[in-house]
Amino acid sequence: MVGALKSVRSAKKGPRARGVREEPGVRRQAIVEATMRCIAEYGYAATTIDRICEEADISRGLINHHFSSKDELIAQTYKQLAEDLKAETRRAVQASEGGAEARLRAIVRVSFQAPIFDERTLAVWLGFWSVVRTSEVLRGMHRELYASYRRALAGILEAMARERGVAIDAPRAALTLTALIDGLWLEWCLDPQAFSPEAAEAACLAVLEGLFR
Amino acid sequence: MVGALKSVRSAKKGPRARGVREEPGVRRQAIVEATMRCIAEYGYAATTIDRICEEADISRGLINHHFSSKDELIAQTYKQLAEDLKAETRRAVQASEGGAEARLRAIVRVSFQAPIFDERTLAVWLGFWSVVRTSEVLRGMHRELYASYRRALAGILEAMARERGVAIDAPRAALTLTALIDGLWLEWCLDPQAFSPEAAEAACLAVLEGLFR
DNA sequence: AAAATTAGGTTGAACGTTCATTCAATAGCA
DNA sequence: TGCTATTGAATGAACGTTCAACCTAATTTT
Repeated sequence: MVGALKSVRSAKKGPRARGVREEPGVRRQAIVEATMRCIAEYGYAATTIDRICEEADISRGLINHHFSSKDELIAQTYKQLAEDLKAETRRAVQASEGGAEARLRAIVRVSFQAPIFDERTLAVWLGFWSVVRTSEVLRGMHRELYASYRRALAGILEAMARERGVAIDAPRAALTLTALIDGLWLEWCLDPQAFSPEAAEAACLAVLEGLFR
Repeated sequence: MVGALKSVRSAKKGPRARGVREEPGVRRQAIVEATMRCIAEYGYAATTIDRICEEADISRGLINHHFSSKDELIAQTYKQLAEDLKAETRRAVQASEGGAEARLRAIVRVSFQAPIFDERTLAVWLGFWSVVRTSEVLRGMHRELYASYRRALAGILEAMARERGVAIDAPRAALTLTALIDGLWLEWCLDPQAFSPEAAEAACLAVLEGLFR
């Protein structure tokens, strides 16, 4: 869950439990979430194994017990965040009532509201962008994610055009919307005082409206 | 110059000249450009002092003679690239003939043409984004750059609105355009096969047109 | 004009630190 | 008695930085 990013630094220190059986995968999940918090807090470059261990309150050796390497942990973390964002968006779409236009408006709304439109969440997402270019694995996941996102968006845009009885270039419109959202995420993350979430959403909705005229 | 990024790996190896007097600052410039090439080629994380030295064909110690630290070198490199992008855009605007609309179209055009819209150039720019969040110095430069860019854009948008005799929300329109351009840079850089430069420019021009209706 | 001196660019080995990874040892659960 | 989770010290590689020594051009002295 993206919400788990909300800085829940564990307070209790001291000796840790050894050999305690937990639900399978919960430790993995905890490590992944600690990794996200580290990237959000210190940036990607300063996200070391030591820091992740401290954040997750585990010993150094445990990470390589649950993950074959740091690269794999990073890849899993990216995958998790991508799935979180996708799930959050899907949830918003399914909760919307009305036609294609309502679904599109729901997508725009969820993109500029917590937990997605949150400085820490976007910082992690942004931190991964520069790594996507150099990591084979991450690049593959990224392309698949964005391709499917644009495809889904184009489908809804096409449906909205039918609703309104106008013709649009759906692929181009989908490209426009994804780029605009990414750009607003980026710029707000790098300077949250430059504009408000409301302004970002309004700008996005204005462009959406402009696409159908 | 941004164009210097075009991978001009020096071929000649062997012993290097010692103590040769050169124009002041040319070595600094060469190191900065080598840094850009490294970020473009290997990514920000893999841009080490050793690699920069190899790329610039100098010894390891020389960097700390021209720059007080790696951080300063990185900051200088960011500054250089930011100035290059700004200068390239300004050039395009000044070369344009006509009114505010022509100037805006020139800005859009130059944003999606070489040397700016180039995989290596954008990779460096993208590589810096995640660092901007964690470096005090870079963050300051970034905010100043984007604030002035949006301000200038809003001015031209206002002028174009006057030309057409319509009223627009110029600050919001400027925010929209910068975010859209950044988003298209980002997405094309991470997946150049997702869409063509022409499609990106067309999408941007369509949004520009939509802002005035 | 020749020689000596100064100044600053350049080198590469050395240093201390930090990093990811490995592994023998340990603890609890089945 | 296994089996798996967990620890923490050890390892070696890679990192940024420092520094004494070197080299050449420019400047000053003789």
